[in-house]
Amino acid sequence: MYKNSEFIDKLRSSGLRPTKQRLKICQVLFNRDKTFHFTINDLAKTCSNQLGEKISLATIYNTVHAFKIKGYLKEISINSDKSYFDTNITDHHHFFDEETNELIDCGDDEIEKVKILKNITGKKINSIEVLIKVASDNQNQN
Amino acid sequence: MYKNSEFIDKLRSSGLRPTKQRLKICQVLFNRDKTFHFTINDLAKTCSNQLGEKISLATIYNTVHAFKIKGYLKEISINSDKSYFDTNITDHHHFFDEETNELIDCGDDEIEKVKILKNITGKKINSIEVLIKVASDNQNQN
DNA sequence: GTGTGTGCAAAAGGTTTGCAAGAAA
DNA sequence: TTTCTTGCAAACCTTTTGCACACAC
Repeated sequence: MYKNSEFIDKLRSSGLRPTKQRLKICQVLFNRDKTFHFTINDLAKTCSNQLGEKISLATIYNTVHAFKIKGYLKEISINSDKSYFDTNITDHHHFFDEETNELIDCGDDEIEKVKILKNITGKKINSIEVLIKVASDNQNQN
Repeated sequence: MYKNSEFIDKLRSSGLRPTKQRLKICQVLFNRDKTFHFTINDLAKTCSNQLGEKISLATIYNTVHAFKIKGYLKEISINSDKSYFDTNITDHHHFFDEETNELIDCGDDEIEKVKILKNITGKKINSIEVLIKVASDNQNQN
């Protein structure tokens, strides 16, 4: 359970003014036990419901983008439908349920560390992401 | 070097009528030595250039979607900007150059097989995709 | 001739942007 | 008072859809 003052500090230290909207977004994102996987729409709805008034989509996009740059959020590559974000910023991978569109964090117990044998690009590796897509046995894939 | 008659057979055997547009798309996609990574726009431009006349975007989307279902193409999850496709339909992974937006196939020599230790979802694993994002050392990330 | 495919234009998502009004410093 | 932030609406881009016409069989 975080206090608002902690979020105010967090925002200030990132050079972001602690506005009512940003504080609400902080609470929704970070004031929880488990990792939160969300789309922009999920976040907008949750914020607006809890706040009792709408936070503009522009503000949500703006804030999420800022949080991503500051390293408070990770963006996850799943498909081109929409962007998914994750409040778990540690190195980890994901299961993606193609039937429910649900995203599940994958811990060290579930997947062996990925070993790159040769980096043919000659450039620095910024990230290694593994996405494991799952569905029921008898799903009609397309 | 494929002949048009081979593409005609390929299309027919998939229940797709061999139209002028689809044959051109086949040539652009499959009449090459190396794997082709592309977006819908890339494909539309290349086809139109080679054909000397425009193929409608609707037709390109339509055909790419059909080819994906038939298993002639794979879709790759990179980000939500746009969809990327791959003519290499074997199991393999990718390097993605964040500076040039270039996608590079990753062979068995470059990455060790990914081991799933525990499938906590209880569902069937449809695919395991690894995406290795790279950029120059001194790149300004955001 | 029948059924499928094409292409246009319109519509539909998700995301970004410009700008005026409002809030924080 | 200066600067940053918000929110609306419009713009943008990718993708999908409806429908009339054209083509494959």
